[in-house]
Amino acid sequence: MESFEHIPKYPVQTLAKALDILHYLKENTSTEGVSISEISRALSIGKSGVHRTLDTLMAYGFVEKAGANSTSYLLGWGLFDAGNAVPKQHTLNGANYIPQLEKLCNRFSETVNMGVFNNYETVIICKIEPNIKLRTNTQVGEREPLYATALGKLFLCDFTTEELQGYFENIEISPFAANTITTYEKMKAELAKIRHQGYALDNEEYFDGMICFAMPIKDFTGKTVSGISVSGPSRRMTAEKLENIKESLSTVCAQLSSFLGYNA
Amino acid sequence: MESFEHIPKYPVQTLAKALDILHYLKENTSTEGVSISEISRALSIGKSGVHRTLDTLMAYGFVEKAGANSTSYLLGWGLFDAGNAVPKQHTLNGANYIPQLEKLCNRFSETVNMGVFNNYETVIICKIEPNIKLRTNTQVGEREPLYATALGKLFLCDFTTEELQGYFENIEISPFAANTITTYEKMKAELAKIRHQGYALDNEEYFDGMICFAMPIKDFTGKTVSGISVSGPSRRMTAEKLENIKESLSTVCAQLSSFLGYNA
DNA sequence: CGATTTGTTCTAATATTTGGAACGGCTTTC
DNA sequence: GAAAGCCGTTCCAAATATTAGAACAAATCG
Repeated sequence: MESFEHIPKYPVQTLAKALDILHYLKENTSTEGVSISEISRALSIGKSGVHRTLDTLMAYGFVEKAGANSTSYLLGWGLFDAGNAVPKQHTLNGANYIPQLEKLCNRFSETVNMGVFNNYETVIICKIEPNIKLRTNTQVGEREPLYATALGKLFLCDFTTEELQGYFENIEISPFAANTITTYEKMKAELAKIRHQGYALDNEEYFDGMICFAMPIKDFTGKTVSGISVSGPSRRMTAEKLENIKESLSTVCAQLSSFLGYNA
Repeated sequence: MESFEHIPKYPVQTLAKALDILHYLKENTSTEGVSISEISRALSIGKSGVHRTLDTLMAYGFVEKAGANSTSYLLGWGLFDAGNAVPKQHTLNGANYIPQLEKLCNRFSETVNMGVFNNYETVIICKIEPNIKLRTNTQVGEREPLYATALGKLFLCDFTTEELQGYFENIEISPFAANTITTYEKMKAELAKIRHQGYALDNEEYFDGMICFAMPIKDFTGKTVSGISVSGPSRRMTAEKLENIKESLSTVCAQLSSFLGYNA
């Protein structure tokens, strides 16, 4: 499974280290920042190297000192800035389709998500939330595993048998919720069903008590490049409601697919 | 003016080049991507180096090929992902204060922006828009010059005379709109006025026909770390409305400032 | 107050990046 | 239809930049 992830033939090791540091910083959730020594230990990079790398990243605003007199580092607003430029360069950029997504959200009073496939995960690129207290808690920019979500399973439908097998061999599987599909065999059957139905259902596979309905957006090659999902607590997601969601979603997804050159 | 921008003492040149490439890619606005040769020419980096760097960046999802068979590159969703992790690490993260900002937006039916100071520019970290056709067109993640906006002038208020002078010497000044302040002398007077008033007004200084009202959020050191602005077309921004905005904003900003430990 | 641990700086040894050249594929041009 | 040009990719040896480790002062901890 060579396409499982992109492995550069001639990696720039210095850059790779910097990106590892950036990734490590990203995992940090506090506002206190991370110290040079901690990074050095965690990634087995010499202190001086970490220091110089952070210094350079700081010059570009990709990291910042955690405070005026702090020696710890946080991700910087320059990175935020750069990240926000990404959607503008992609045809599927979410922001363009906010009206349609809002309409869906308003009609069903449930959270609407739009996600793209990237590096064998789903990246949420747009989210519209209803004004209801109880709601799903995904966030824009968040990554979700393919195997545990409705959107993700849509992307898995494009995998060949070998790719799917490779995926299950390389990924660490966690049972997020009651019905998470954790084996290759079960997923194979599930995907066959999804391909036949034309939609995917996450029936308490990612969050307990949460159901998510998703349909694919395909480009001119027929590849599923994105998808839209509607998710909510299972007691609100009745069979009738799901049927209505299916109708609405299929219209919107067909629209966007044809916009990308897809011929049904 | 040594603090004008951070210049690393021991730069990691390889990393700096990669970040330059990333920056160049960011400037691209099309969905077609940028070719290796173009980058090589624009930044005077050898083709092979650009190639290897992009390969490494691609492994981390920071860049992507523009299409299945394309040899051009775009910013990747991995960068989007990383960028969206930034606000979570900052106390001032906008997302936390959406309710307050929405209230402001609803009350005045104008765009509300929240921005932070970063690398001598303003970065918009949160934006709430009213459902009105005519509205300002800033975007989240966008950078704005300090000298031409209400939020920016708030940050300039913290500059010493030397720093302000250095700023005007190092920055390229463009007259964005009719009333853009383009000279050090005029800005000095303007800042004195702002410090006295406690708020900043952008009276058609950034976009013609647009007025923006902003107030500062300060941390425990008294430094202006962020600000909130309300902006709209000048004919809607009457004196009376501005007075009301001032009242509302001062309440919210005082709240957030005290949350950061500021004692008025 | 001593003992760690921190960030920072320096240096020499090393391993890395670098740019140029070469190759094949593709498009453009004559 | 041939040739010239430009593209991305690969390879190599020369040269440069990175590295690890030690040394230092400052801060933190017990």
